[in-house]
Amino acid sequence: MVKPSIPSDAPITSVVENPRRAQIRREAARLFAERGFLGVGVDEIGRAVGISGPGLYRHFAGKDAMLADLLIGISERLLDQGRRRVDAATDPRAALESLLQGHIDFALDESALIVLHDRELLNLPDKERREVRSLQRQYVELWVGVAREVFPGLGEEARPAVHAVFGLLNSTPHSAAVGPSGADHPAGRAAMAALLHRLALGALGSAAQAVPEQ
Amino acid sequence: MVKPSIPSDAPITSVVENPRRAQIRREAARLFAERGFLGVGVDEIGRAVGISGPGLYRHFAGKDAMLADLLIGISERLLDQGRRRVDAATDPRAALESLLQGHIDFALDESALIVLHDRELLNLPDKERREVRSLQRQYVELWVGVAREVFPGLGEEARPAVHAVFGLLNSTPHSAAVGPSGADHPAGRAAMAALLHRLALGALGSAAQAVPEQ
DNA sequence: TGAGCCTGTGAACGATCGTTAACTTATATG
DNA sequence: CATATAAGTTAACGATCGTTCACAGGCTCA
Repeated sequence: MVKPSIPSDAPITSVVENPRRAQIRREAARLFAERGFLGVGVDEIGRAVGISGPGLYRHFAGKDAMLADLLIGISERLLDQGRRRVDAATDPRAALESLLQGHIDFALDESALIVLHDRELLNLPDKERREVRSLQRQYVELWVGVAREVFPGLGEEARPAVHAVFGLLNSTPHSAAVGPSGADHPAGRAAMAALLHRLALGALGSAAQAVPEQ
Repeated sequence: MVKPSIPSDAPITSVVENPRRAQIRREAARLFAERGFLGVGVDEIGRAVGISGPGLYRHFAGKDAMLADLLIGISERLLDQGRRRVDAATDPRAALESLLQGHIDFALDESALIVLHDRELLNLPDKERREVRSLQRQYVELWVGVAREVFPGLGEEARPAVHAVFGLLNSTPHSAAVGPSGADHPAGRAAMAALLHRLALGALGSAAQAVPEQ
């Protein structure tokens, strides 16, 4: 007996990942990022992976399930790697640097997912949206804790400052690249990563400056 | 004879603005920001302004025309006020401060339009999308010129840095507010504006620092 | 008063979309 | 070899959506 493949369950639970599922994920992410979740039909996603529209239902429970899979996946990956990086760091400053590098790598290498991550949340069913929001909140709190250690001057402003830094880092997809051949080119990518690193650190440092009484 | 009101033309050309059009614009912006352009039906927009769905076609040529009106309007307002501020400034530093204040006011007071501004561009017809892109590019170049004057250390990185600062400033809608009662409260608003101001200046200043040879 | 818009209505249209159903083929298992 | 399942296909469904149409009341102006 072969193991069943009811698409309703087993989103990421299977130990060895179905290559077709991965392919659908990749193409769906690209299409959703290009034209929006509601702007892409299932027939088009199917065509992108070489099958018909209804054929997708052998791998996902529905179109919503594809989006949920993408958004939950990226939120989990961000939080997991963030926690691992903070745990591995020897001091708060190193933790912040590592968080920055991890997030920048994400923004540069998986720009489609970064776009979806804060643009398509409203197209999720309630249950999945709550789950993604919870993961995002934990990720923000991870950053806020580290930022407060590195910049003791940060008070109530830590959380909105971290949000703003996310906006800065996630702006990469909309941004023109720096360097010789764009963000895809190795040199351009490295220059963009270094620039984002400096921008974010500079912003957080300035946020920590004391502000006169109002 | 009363002046004709064919909705196909005369989007903003009339000297005195039709109050119904303004009402539709306001509610459509709110709904589009909440659930996305494709996630809102014309019947719902009509209900929000107290008329029926097809009744909207007496004021706009179609749903696309509503979005185009909103996006072109905000792009023009940003560019116009930016140019006026730069012209009125006595030195580059004052110009940058004024640009910052203007953009921050926009982000805080018209968060719905800011959201649409970089989320719904892909839902515009080609002609209008090109127009908005052109206005956005001119606005970016205005900032890039001022930023380069204030921070002579900025080279090629000026443009992506400005893009990143826009991402930072425009993140306000997704962000938790700072201060006693949220971004709507006067004190919370002022604190948020001051924080965004410091964050943006800090980021640009750090971008201008020389980076070691790679 | 009467003619002509302006602004609204409800009904109906064609198109598109997500999803389901019925069926086919290939593969791996007992 | 027989059989169950995985993974496709096409056709068809119900719903929704943007838009158009025919019509009606109210306001302005000659």
